[in-house]
Amino acid sequence: MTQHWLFKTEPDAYSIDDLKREKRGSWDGIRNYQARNRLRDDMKIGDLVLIYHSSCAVPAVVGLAKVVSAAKVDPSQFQPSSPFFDAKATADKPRWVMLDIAWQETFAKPLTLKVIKQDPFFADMELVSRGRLSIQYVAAECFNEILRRCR
DNA sequence: GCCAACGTTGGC
DNA sequence: GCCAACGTTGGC
Repeated sequence: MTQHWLFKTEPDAYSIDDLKREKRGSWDGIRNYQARNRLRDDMKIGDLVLIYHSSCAVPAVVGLAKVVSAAKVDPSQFQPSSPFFDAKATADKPRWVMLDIAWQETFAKPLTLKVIKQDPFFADMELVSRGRLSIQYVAAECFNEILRRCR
């Protein structure tokens, strides 16, 4: 069964426009265990992913992507020059994973966090209740309603 | 830039 | 294994 997700990204670092230009990209740099476990254990090829811009002027859901690979070792954990370097990760025991997503769509009408927070329909979203988690589940009904409003 | 929320670390 | 200290996230 296809599941629905929301990935946060800071547009200054990597935006929906960057993903569109590259067509697909590896979602690396996740350094939170719960987010990692979801990437590794719960996500399946074909799952749909809302892309959300955080830490910017207008935080909002801005586009749609699709999971196109299984989880795999995130090489940035081994690179001392990377901001995502983890000295405790080894080739034998890697800690962090990434997966690939492909751009699907950039929304005509991004749905802002402000609107999401104001609407009781979205009250149970992790975006509202667990703001800091970077890989979030999205219930099918919320996902469909977001798509409907953004297009 | 502030600060609340919350995840991680490490001493005990 | 508890919990205080500390670091990070991210909205405002």
